[in-house]
Amino acid sequence: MCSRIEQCADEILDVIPLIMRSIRAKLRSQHSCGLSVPQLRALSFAERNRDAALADLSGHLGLMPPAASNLVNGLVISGLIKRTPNSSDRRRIRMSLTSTGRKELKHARQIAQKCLLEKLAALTPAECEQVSTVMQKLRVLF
Amino acid sequence: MCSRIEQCADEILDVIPLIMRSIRAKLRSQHSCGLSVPQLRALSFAERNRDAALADLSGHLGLMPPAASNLVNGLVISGLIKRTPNSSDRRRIRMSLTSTGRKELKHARQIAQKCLLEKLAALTPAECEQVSTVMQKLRVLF
DNA sequence: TATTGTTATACTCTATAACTATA
DNA sequence: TATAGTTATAGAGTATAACAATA
Repeated sequence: MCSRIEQCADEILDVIPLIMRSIRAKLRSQHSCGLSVPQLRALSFAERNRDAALADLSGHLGLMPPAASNLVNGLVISGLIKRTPNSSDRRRIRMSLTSTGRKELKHARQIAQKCLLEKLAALTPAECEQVSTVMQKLRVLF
Repeated sequence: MCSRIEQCADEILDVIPLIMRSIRAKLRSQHSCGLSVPQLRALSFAERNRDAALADLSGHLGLMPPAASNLVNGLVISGLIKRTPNSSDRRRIRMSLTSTGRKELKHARQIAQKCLLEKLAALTPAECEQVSTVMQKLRVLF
């Protein structure tokens, strides 16, 4: 019997969707920014990984290729991402942010951050540090 | 300048979707269990709150009433929830789990928990405790 | 033939707006 | 008139399966 770890699992199952919802709602409520969480993450990835291929994004986001393709397609249509064939292997694509994309990404990040900061402001610096530590550990696990 | 708290926000924005995806994928991959995360949460809520009204669920999940209504409707169609009008105020509904619903809930919970346990197994008891503490704090904030 | 990505199809999740039934 | 819930509509997120283009 290992109740601590099971309790921990239950708590994660309870709390994670709550936080997701909060972030999503905030992104949507700011009408100047129409980005969803996956879109925000895709832009973030494209910014950090110059001329990334679709498979890279797909792997990073944990999506099946068609889902990633749709996601990118939406961003291309919105003018936030440029998608060009890779000249050395024309099966691959290369994604890069447009200048609008960069602006929108920055804006969306600020909104998401603001939402989180409002909540986290209630924490003491030590608690905040603890949250940070835990997030880093969880990132490694997932 | 408050970089610790901002870093913390960034980490949350990065890690929370990862965990969500992991749970979702696990629930979907087990073909014996067709529940989504919101469905699992709705069943959980209905189990804990006998004869709950739609507005209660809606509030708990942070959904608009139509979204909650659809969610419940799907569960009723799947035979997991019973939805009856409240006799004292016929505008309200009363939701309760069917016996199938109880079984499915238990099963889905086990699957989700198993997914998390596999990951959390890499943590020491102290780390696990720390994760637990942080989740409890975040639950209060969100 | 194997790989990269897209299209086709089908769900669920979620919102807003308009509606129905009851109080 | 106000409240509880549903229906209508729409768009995003996600999957699997089938396909096209390139290597």
